[in-house]
Amino acid sequence: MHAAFQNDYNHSPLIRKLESIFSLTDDEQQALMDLPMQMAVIKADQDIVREGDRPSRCFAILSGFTCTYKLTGDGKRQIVAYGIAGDMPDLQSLHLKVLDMTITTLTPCSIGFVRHEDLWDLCLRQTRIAAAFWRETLVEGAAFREWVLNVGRREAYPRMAHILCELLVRLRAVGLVDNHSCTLPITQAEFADALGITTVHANRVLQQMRADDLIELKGERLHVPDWERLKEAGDFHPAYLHLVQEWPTA
Amino acid sequence: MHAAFQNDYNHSPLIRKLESIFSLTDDEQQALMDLPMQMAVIKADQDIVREGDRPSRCFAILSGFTCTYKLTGDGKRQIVAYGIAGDMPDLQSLHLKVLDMTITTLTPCSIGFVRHEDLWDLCLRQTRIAAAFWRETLVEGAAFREWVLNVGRREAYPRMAHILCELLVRLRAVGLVDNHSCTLPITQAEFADALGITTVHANRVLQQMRADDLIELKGERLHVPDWERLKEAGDFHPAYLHLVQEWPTA
DNA sequence: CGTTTGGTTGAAATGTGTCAAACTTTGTGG
DNA sequence: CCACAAAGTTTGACACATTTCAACCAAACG
Repeated sequence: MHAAFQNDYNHSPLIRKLESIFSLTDDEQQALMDLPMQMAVIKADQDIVREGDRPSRCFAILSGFTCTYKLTGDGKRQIVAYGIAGDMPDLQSLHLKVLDMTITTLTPCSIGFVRHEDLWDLCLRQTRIAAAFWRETLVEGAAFREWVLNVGRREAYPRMAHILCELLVRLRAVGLVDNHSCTLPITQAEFADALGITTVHANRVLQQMRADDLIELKGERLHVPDWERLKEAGDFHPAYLHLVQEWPTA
Repeated sequence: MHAAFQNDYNHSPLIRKLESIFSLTDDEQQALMDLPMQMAVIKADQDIVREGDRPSRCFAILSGFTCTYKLTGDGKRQIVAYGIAGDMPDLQSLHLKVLDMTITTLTPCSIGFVRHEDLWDLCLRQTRIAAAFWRETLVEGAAFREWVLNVGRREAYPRMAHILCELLVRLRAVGLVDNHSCTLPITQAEFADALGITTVHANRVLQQMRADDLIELKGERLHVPDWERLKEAGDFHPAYLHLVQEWPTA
């Protein structure tokens, strides 16, 4: 495998993401391809960046799952976002010097690091790409708002259903869902931390959802027999994800 | 009062906000002053923009309080942010066509509307201002993350203390706090909706906080006799607000 | 094949919700 | 400026969702 193809392959999750917003010109595509990116493979359960860090670079997730979390003073963890292929969960560090959250790998991840200076350079040269990056951080923000609602105003059961819906829609958008099934390498403890409940309760809710034939979840494999029912159970309306194309009803 | 002064007065909360991040050049100041802004005074309890809207303009809060909220399918409300002077709570509409939240006035507000086209124009001409706006939306996002943590992992009492701390620090940053006191025109029901609890419980928590001499709260007036104790009760660390200057310890 | 990690279970404790009523303050029109 | 309505706050008793703690089981793994 020669360098050019390698390069193309590694930048593709980013390019695919931006393409889903608007069509890139040849110029823009080239600018993205030329963006210096340092590749790394990171094992599971490793912090990529930590709260308090002052990063000099951002990263894109090329494959694998991450989570972004914060801790209370007494050590309780709240996951505030999951990261999947194509995401740039710390894009904010381009503007905010000190990180206010920690990002960890949930699975082995392939990561592309981009230096801030190179990213700034790209943004100044390619205004539409800068706008697209800005937009990305806004979509992230919209998801945070929905999570506040989810954690604040929904009971554990619909809360779990909602987060499963979000994951499915986002995974589908990057081609990681087949026939309403996907790989979900997230433990019950990790779900609990995302929902603001205990592991025990997360377990009970999942069992109930299985009993209700809402999901089939075994190990890392999730299958959704009836998408409409799951959406309804989770009070899920994907508008907040600001995807161009929604999940097809058929 | 002639037009120029009027103009100056109305733009000043915005300019002050940007100045708190970096010093504006004369050119940048002028560009901001020239930004066409349509002023409006809006009564209390009026929606400024609604979920589902496709705004053609953004707005800045020049004075007054707003809240941003979302509803569940069965009508439960979750406030996800408060807006105060200098904030631009729907800046995101510049990039995201359909609004995913509603913004309401809590008090009479004076609002400055700016058309998207004029804002785009400004951003393309003044790159540093565009960056500052982008940064603003990122700080907002950081606050959402903290709210997820607050609602997900803190009990009602520290949760309330935390939100009071946030409001105090932000109000102080725009000069609305005197001697650890401020006007807080937020009802207990509105606090409840921001904390994900019921009005009854919000009331009980506030009473407990008064009994603990953590706050003096009567009508719209809040006084904090011991800032350090309140911060500790709320597990509050203002780093996530990404202000340049923090609350002085003295 | 033992050890670790993740999942499951039960019983008791508790934070918060619910409901319904009364009280207080604020605003307003007569 | 009073009277009344509306909005906001406070109270009590009870219900319930979720936590806590502690143990056990199952699967993954070196």
